[in-house]
Amino acid sequence: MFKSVNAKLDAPSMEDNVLKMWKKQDIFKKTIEQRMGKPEYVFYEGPPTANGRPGVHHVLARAFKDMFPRYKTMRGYHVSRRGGWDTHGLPVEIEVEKQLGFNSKHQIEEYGVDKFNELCKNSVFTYIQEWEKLTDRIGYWVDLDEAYVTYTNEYIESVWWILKNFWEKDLLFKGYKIVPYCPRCGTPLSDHEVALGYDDAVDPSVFVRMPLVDKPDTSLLVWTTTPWTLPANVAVAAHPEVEYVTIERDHNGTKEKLILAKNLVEKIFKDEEVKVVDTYKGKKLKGVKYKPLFTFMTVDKPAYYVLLADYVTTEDGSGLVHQAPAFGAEDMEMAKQYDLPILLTVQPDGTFIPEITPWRGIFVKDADPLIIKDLDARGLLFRAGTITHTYPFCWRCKTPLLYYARESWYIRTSAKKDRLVELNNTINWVPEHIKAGRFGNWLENNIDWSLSRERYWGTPLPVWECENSDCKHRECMGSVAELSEKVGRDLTELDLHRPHVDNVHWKCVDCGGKMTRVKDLIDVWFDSGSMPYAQWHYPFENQDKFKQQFPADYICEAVDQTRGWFYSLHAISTLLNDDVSFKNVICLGHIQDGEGRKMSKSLGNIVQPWDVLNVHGADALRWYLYTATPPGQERRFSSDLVGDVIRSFTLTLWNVYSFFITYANLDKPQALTVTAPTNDLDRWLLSELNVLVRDVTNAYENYDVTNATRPVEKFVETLSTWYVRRSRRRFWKNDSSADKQAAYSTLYTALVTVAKLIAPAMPFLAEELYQNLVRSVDETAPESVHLAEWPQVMEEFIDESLNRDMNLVMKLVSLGHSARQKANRKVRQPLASASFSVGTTTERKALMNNVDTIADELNVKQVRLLDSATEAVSHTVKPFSKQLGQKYGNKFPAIQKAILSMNAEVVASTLMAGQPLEVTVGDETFQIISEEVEVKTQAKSGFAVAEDGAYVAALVTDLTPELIAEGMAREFVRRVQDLRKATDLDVADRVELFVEATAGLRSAIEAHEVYIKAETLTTKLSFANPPANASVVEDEFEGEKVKVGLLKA
RNA sequence: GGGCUUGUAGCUCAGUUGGUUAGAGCACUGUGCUGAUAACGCAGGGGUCACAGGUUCGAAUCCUGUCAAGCCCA
Repeated sequence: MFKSVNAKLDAPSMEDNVLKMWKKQDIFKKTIEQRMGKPEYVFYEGPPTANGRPGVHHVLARAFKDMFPRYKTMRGYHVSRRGGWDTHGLPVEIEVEKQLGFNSKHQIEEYGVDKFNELCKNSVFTYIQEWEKLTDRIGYWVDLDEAYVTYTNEYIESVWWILKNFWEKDLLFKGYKIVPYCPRCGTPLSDHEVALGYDDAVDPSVFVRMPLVDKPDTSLLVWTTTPWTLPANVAVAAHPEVEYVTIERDHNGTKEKLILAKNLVEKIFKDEEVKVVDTYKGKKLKGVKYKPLFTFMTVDKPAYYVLLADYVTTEDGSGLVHQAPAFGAEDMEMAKQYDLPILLTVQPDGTFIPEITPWRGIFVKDADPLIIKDLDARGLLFRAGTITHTYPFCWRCKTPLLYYARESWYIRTSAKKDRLVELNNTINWVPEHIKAGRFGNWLENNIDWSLSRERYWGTPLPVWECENSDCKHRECMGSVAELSEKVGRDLTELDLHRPHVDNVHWKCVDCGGKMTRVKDLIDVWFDSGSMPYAQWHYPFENQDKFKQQFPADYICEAVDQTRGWFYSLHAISTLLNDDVSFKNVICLGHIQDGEGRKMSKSLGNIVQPWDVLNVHGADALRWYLYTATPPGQERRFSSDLVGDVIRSFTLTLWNVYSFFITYANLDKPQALTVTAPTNDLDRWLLSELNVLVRDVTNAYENYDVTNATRPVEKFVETLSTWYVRRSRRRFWKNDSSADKQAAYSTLYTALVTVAKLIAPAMPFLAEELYQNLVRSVDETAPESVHLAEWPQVMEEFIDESLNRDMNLVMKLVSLGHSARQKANRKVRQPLASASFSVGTTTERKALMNNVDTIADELNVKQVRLLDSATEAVSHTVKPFSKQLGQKYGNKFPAIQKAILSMNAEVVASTLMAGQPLEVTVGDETFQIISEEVEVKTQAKSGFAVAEDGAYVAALVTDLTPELIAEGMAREFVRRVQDLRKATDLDVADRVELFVEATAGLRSAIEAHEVYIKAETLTTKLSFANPPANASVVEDEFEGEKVKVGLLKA
């Protein structure tokens, strides 16, 4: 009836078979098709790039992505899960540059942008087969056949449409951006590239005087490590709250006054005696004018005064920061805020412009000493030295990077800041702190999105500009049709990438000049953030599809995407249609190695997913990722940690499953559905099972992965170590009683339900269990567990008090074992009685309802309550600090002391009689009730005792000859069972026994012959020398000797 | 420099609105049990709850500061 099950599980090969079955029966497609017309559950795949190999961190994200579509499918939703690939951008270009041995943009231009981009396009899917293979193997169901690809013309056209929309709303504009720039390579560097090139550098450390306009004998003392930026100086920044001083000192025989931060005086002047003539807050300096150091450039706006900025520190320098907006991001921000002029004194190749006459054409770093000399000659230099600090260099050519103002296109996201924040507040973030924290903060401090990139392989910015520098008329194209109309020919076949699109021109409507596309591409994050629209070529096609699939119910990526994809999705949908693009998001922490270090090539500690998959399988890997830590946390990862999952969870479940199959195939139980359970164990298990279904379902609904998985582990453990252990005999019984049927149907229900509950998390094991448990007996059942319905909570089965009672029973049994151990009485030796003390009346009842279970577990003849009336007991009392503390506050310590100083027996008897206890402290009297004091009962003597809190187990350990004989019979059974096992008999095989034993043991065996024969499935037991062909064991215990021979009957 | 997160046993993690004796699993040791089990039960060792202050009758928990780690930004 059921397929027989190997008790040993080979997870990888089991999973392989499941994969084959899914493929053969096209299950994934069916999970989508069979839910057609059902409510839509929308999942967006954040597109990965396939020009690199997938690693463990991709498995992490994909495992979490996979869970909810599977869950929602089982809940009856239609979940199409379209894959996607991110195909543009610098990483692709860099790979191609490496291939070609290039290290600069010049080389690309010389080589030909068309050929270069062709190579980029071809390299985009270098590793797609590895991606597909891994995706398949880990059971991530995503539609890769229909995946959207960001480099297609359709995708780009949708992106253009969005940009045009922004253009029309005046949200797309041109401005300056400070970028880390390599003057040799002639290109700005990405943050990632900058991070590659930090190194120690020795730079000038220069203090200069900037004399005040109104008081020429007083100067601002200003510090810089980049003297070459001084000709571009337009202002000086002071911190509003920092204390500044004016000091007086001797200088070449005269007195001079200098202004600087108070707590830097000592550092700068060291032993020199200076006189502080004034002290004030930085904000007093606001607007103070100074004479410019250089006047090469004319300024068209107010400049050369002190402004206030919070980022000024007094760690280094003088507390007065020189502002050159063209060469510092913070400076540029201040320039925007104060409307300062921006002096571009340096050319893209890193040399001074002609206007800087003394140093024209000189590389700025080489000009540093010359500038210092010039300042010194004019008496403006206060001090020049050097400083060693970390500074970024170009990772390709080691040239020191300049921070440099470049023209750049922006999206005016700051205009919609409030809306970005408001809409974010409607999104469910997991973990929750990201919403107001990392992401919310980022939105609160929103700055305009720097959109353009001076590169080759990406979505071109669809803005055309008149080449006539007096005209500069600009137009933004929102579709291919619009562009075609402009030029008067059909451009449908045009490749929208560079350089082809750059060759499209038309006549300027204003001046008749030539309209040419600006050279920039757009940020790849704009590509991926456009996917809700662009994946459908919206609005040019699929308007209904878009409406149906927007916004996403669920997305999931790692935490580094807060500023990446999460932001680009959110910003674009907010600006475009004033809506969120996702409702729920899980934000994953990063993966570290087994020691908690981050995985990196240089450390050589990268774990390859295949190494884990081939050994432990995908389910164990997935389960580990779900259960190890909450999703937002970093998680340690190693093959061994995944292996623990197999041992602690998978095998436990598998063994219960194989136990069920083994006996069910022997017994062929009639019905497998549960109706109204009568057996307490069954009732309890079904109660726990439905609590589990309830809790796991709630967790899934709340995107709480940890609580959707961990409780299943706990349940399976209890199922194995309590339910099955306690029920074993019910399965062994040689009949087909109703009780046995009930045991089968209960265990069956538990296993099938667990299979469904783990289906989203462990899709393979769930399928394996389901196919055998369900499909092999019911051909009408859904073809796959992933097509099955999610289990319903059957509230009528939930009985919380029953669950509490069983917990108590386990607790008392545990105490009983503990007492046994203390008395050094092994469990095979029956004892006369176990007595217990429990806390409440309900618990007393629960104990009495379960005396049989407890007696059996502890191997005692009698189970009862310790009774103060009949037993020799004593009591101790312990005031509950929580109750008393909350009630009496700071009087609690005195009350506690008073209670403890009273006679414990008196206190106990008063409280147990339900009387309030009168406690006097000083001249106050308090009425203490029984709920406020724990009363512990203890056995005085004649018992082996174990206790925990209010719970006490006391065993009578005296042995009678009858008890000893029974113990010996059990010892004997144990030997026979071992022999059966060693002889490799089947569980149901009958045997014949031949026994030689010393007198005491022999009489014990004779006395318990019926029991022994039943336990060991013995048809005939004779006291005789075993025949030659029998399996034989000899042993000695309790001073008796035995020789047993066994033959299969 | 700023923001966010984390810090509890050798390891992986729990720890409810503050309650006096801080838990579980793994690993280790001892012992017991077992015809589903690669298991399981009981016991033991192992903790200045990162550190320092503060609030409180009482702090792993609340507040302030410090340190360390990770991520993002500058």
